[in-house]
Amino acid sequence: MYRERTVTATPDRTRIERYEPTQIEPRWQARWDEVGLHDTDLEDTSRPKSYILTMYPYPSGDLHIGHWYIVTPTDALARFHRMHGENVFFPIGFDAYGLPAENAAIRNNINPRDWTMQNIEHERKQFRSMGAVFDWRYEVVTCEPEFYRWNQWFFLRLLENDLAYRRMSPVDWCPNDGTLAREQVEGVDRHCWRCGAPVEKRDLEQWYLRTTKYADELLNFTGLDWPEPIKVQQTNWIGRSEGAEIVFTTAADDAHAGGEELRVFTTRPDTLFGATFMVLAPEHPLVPVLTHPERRDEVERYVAASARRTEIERLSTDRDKTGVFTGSFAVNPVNDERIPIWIADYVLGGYGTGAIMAVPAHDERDFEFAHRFGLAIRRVVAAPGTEDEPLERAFVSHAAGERLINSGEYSGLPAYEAGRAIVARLAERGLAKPTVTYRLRDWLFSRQRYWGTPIPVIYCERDGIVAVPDEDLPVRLPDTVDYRGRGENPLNHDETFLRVTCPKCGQPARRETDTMDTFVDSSWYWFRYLSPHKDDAPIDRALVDRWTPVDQYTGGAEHAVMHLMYSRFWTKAMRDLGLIAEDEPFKRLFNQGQILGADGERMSKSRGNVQDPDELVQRFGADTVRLFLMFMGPWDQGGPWSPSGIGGVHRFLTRVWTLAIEPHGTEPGDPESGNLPEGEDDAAAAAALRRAGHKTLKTVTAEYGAFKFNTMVAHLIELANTLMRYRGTSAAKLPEWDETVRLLLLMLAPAAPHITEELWSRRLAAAGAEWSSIHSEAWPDIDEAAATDDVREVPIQVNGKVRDRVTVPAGISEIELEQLVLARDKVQAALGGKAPDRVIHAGGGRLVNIVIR
RNA sequence: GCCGAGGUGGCGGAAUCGGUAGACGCGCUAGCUUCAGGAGCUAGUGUCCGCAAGGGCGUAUGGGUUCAAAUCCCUUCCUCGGUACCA
Repeated sequence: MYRERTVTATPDRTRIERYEPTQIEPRWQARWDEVGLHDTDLEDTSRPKSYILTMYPYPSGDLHIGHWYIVTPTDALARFHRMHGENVFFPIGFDAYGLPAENAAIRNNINPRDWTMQNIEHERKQFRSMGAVFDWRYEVVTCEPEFYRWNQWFFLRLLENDLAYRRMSPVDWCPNDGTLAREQVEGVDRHCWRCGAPVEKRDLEQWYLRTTKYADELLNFTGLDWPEPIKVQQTNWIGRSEGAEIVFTTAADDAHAGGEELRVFTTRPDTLFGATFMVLAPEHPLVPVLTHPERRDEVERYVAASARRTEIERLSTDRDKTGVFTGSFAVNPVNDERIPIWIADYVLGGYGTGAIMAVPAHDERDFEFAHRFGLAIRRVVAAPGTEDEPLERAFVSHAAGERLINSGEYSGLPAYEAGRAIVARLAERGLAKPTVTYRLRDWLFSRQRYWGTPIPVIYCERDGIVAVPDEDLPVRLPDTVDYRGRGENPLNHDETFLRVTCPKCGQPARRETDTMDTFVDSSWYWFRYLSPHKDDAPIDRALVDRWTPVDQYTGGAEHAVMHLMYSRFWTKAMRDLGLIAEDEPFKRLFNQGQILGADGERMSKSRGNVQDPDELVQRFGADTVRLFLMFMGPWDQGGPWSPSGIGGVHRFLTRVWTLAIEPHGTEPGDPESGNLPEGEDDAAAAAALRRAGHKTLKTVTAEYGAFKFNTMVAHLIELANTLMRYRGTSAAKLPEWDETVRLLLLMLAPAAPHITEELWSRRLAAAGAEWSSIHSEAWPDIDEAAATDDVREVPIQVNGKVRDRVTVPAGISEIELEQLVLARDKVQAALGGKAPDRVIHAGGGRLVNIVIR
């Protein structure tokens, strides 16, 4: 069908058909759709499966170049796997719930759903222009009832299994965005991750998911090929620490009877004799009880102030510790000593027991506090001989060789051993137990927002919290909403939504108006891709068993502790619900870098630093844009956007075009064009072409596998340049030329799918063969023999400096090489008449270094 | 402060199981070519001295190990990301 367009061999460049990507690309995209080239048959078990996943986008309106940067190399990878005979599934969808839709809706008085769906439609078109192998039949859109009903279904299962619960708790509250997860509060000044407003505290009844139940399991990354920094971040986030809980008792005084238990968590039970005071978090429940009447005013003032401690000045209070004495005392269980009880905001209510024993001699924070308020400091751990040295700061070490002092019967014991002994002894009296504590908190799951999945519960005056029965799912989010001004959840005013009858007693009841955190959607969406329209279950067990876990996941590192941890939690919970067999969602993870605006800031419409890919596609074609994004630099690095250099990549594709279309043309601008290189005949040229082709194939194959797309493109450019050198010469008529061009097209196909398909179709047509897609071709086999050089250049160093180079046959022996090297004039000159002291043959003959004194 | 990543030409970057520093591309310079296009081709391009041949110096900084260091070890400085008193 293209034969008549093929221009016959002629040295006249003017007749060469130009490379016109804007004509070629849409035509092939339509053709691929027509023949179903990108359809994945999930039931096909004749080939090994490969599930390749990239983080689905939030439909904010426009895909910017950053989206292309994420998707393009992943698409190339999917195609690379496909060419290796794997049954590749590479789906896409939209993370459609979220605040920007709601904010846009409030501002422009339109429905969040309309806003979202319009954006999705636009972004679908943009994705299609990229030529990615997405199978759109498996698209998932999370704001559709067919998806979110299963969020509700999962929630009910979690509720039944005590993995979801409701609790009154102080939550981080943003005046614009409502409740925030702990992870959504950023920075020292505690601002909202989305709008940047200062975050306050509020007490609300909230839904939680019990992520902490899986804390230990989440620390285990066995079998996961994930970047080390992500594993480190998750490990730190979970923050497991081993220690002991120790029970102190409050002492009686003139104002109260005492005898309350005061539990503390410590990782240093060996320092128990050094506890000279206690500190409670301001929100600790015993604070009102323990506050002595004479100190009530001061304590209440402090508690109130720390509840407000979200203001900017907290930055400065970070430096200087604050606190107040309650007037009460506690008794140290190990020595019955009476020590004062203070409250201070450096002790956190939400961690451990919300109370600590303060050991200023061996804890920096306690030391600082004791110093500030003139409290006692007693050293109880020291290396032998240093017992009497004054402490200028806390001595936190407890290395081997250091022993307890001032610790009664335990004095003299090694610190670690003593700690265990103390806990064991107290445990006999029920006053201590070994304990593990985590920084990880349960997942605050509810949001006081409209645009999310409704939480499927009902509040009944008689029956309390009642789950919506499965058969009543989905609880639909009403389409028409009335915002009445600003951010407050409009569901609170929607009578038709609110009013229900209790499923248990049939009496009037009220619906939950909180919706789910939108991270719920991304916690299991890759399961749903396999059966997006299944209406009797969230997943298709057989397909899930066959296709998951995901073989390769790609996405940004900013999701290290949110999405990537919730997904692991969800997978484990699903396993425990008996829904799936596996433990982990993503076998292999790669974090690509982030493309910033030219100003080095995050790309955003409001900053006006967004690069629109459509514009570039219009000018250079999708293939050029794809290739340029891969060529820019290492994929995990990202960086500020700059289009300078895109012309070079476009030039490369134009050369590929010229090579394939017009192999016998010559360059009028180059007097050497059309002649073989000096001293080469056809046989030598043929060998050189094969060598270049197969060497490149070997390198490029490895580079695809290692995500080194930038050097992969560089090597393809190099090969094209080599071919260019032989264009118009007698070598271009040889079968080796043809084979090398073929290799170039096949290697380039995953990265630049349109131009390669076009040129491939012309080759087939020229050969009188029927069309079949280049993307259905097998990845070529490497001819190792052809890829090997028969000569090599050896640099010769004298005392580590390169003084000469010599070209030798590949199989030369060290003795021969050494003789040859020493006979060189330049080498003799560099030796200056001295005899070599040593001659080093390095790297299997890659280099010779002659050492003289 | 702590955790993580990183510092290489005018620019993006290559080379890191120690072994030719600067692949490939951009930009720049010169030449060629011309259905003057946002074209194409060839050559040059780390830096200093030199007409050249050739040589000196060079991978943030200072030291060390080695025949040999961008690469390994130690010091200091800087940039980016994460985190914020977690007992």
